[in-house]
Amino acid sequence: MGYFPDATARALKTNRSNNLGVLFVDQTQSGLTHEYFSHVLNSFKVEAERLGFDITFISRNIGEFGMNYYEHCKYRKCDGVVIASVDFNDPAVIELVRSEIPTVTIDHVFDNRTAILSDNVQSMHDLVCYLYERGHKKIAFIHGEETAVTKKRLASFYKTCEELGIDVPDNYVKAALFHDPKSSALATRELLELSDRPTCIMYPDDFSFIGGMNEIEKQGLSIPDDISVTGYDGIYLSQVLRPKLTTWRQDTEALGREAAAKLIEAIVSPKTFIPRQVIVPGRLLEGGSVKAIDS
Amino acid sequence: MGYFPDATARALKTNRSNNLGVLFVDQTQSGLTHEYFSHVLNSFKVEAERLGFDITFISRNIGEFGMNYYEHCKYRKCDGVVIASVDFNDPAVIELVRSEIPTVTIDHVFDNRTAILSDNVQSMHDLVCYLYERGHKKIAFIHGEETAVTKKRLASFYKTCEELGIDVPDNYVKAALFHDPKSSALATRELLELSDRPTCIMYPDDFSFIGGMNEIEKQGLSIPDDISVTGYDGIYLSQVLRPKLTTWRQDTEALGREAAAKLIEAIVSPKTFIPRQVIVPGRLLEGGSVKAIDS
DNA sequence: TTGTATGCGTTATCAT
DNA sequence: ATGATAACGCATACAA
Repeated sequence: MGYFPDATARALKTNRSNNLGVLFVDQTQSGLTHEYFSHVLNSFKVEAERLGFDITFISRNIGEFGMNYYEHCKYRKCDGVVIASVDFNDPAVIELVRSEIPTVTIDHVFDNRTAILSDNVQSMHDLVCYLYERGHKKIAFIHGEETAVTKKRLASFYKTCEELGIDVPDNYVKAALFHDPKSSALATRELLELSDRPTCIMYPDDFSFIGGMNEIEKQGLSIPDDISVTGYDGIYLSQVLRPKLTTWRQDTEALGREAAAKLIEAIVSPKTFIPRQVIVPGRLLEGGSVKAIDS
Repeated sequence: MGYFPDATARALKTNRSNNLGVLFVDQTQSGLTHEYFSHVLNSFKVEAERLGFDITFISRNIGEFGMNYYEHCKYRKCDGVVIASVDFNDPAVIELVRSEIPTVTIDHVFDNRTAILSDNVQSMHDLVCYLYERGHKKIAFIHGEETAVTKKRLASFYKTCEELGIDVPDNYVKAALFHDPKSSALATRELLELSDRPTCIMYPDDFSFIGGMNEIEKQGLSIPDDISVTGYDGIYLSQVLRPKLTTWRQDTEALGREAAAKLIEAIVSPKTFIPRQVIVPGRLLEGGSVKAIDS
């Protein structure tokens, strides 16, 4: 054809924009600076572009009109949206997921919608078993906010401990926030002040662990001689610390790629597409932050 | 008005999309996972959204048609484009910059176009002076690839050394790559093998320094007792290492915000807008990676 | 097969 | 002022 394509005119005509929305917002407006999510997003972007789709960020209150997420997607005629790192209880998010726009969520399952999930059950099982094999029976767990991810990890933590005959006192389980070193520092202090101190602390993620690390150092303790620790995510940072952090590597590349592939499949084959949940395996990354102890 | 706005129809009619293009590509397809740039981009995104603009990623080869950057922008009717972390010698980039589409570049200046620049001259001056004050006179510099940024840093490095009466042997200056621990590791090894070894090594960025750190450890040397080091960027990682890395903090928040503000100003006020270069100051972040030595 | 007219949703223009 | 209408660029449906 002898003309230069114009996406707006084409979208107007066909009702297809070849544009995917990306809803990546966390509380602190730092979605993109979150290493785990920026890796997932990068992978999503690469795969989407390979399949001929552009990417637009979705947010609320764009310009003159105050729009919610769903309206913003309609405004931009997004063919589909990937949702991650948001408050999944937000009514605006739920409205979007329940709408006619295809969505894929990451790390959260909505009824009968497609979700890409990191294996939060297997991960906690493997980590706890790893600790148990090294003689740890007093294991504390600092978890993130009450999300679906946290619920799965907590359940898997308790279940695995039970299977191994490990007793978990209530005060060994502390609530903190994901990606927030401060709250993990606080929880760490409380754990260290216990009369019957744990021999190992599991953190909600590698980034949060930094808060715990600082607290542990401040108390004059050393890792792993005085206390063992594990992280979660396997971000670059975790492998650069000394000692290296023993953690769980989430396959961010696969998470993003799968999300893009499934979303686009839902868009181009709406009739044959079956919503499903894809579980992406990860693997334990052994560092030097867990000491083998005599039991 | 009684209808729901449709961006495609509006853009078709007005030739304004309220959409900004983002061209962020590095060699390794890892634009978003680059901590420095992901922070700049996040800040850009926040400011753009505040001013009512959406963001779309620009890349080549979208879908069926093979488009270059300029064509992709036209295809999406981007009102303007921010360009960073690319090969600024790429003809496709130059074509875009020379086009009628308003652009803002980060860390590179094109003739008579707007650019947002981190202060690469001041930074090297301050870092070298800091080292000099601590007795260092044998300072090696591992620099990134031959970009405008590198040229400025190199010139400032040589100039400051000259002013301070520091002699810089040619083999104290090594070429490596930005954001690439491997090449910095190699350069580090070469420096450590010199008969007249430097007392301090300056790295192209904090991330690359990790490669150097591993090499230094491998040789059984310790930082800062056996050798001092400085980084560049001031990413989170640098402040979590032990010892903390002495580095230069680039104000990513301001860089992104300024880029969005200037780009949007160029779009909404094309008649009164004057292209200019904005220099964003940074600051030295003192860590513990530089030892004071007797001279 | 090749060509031509219609309409997608919006805004701008023009007539009232 | 207010309201009807054409045009933006493309795809599609229909006519030749």
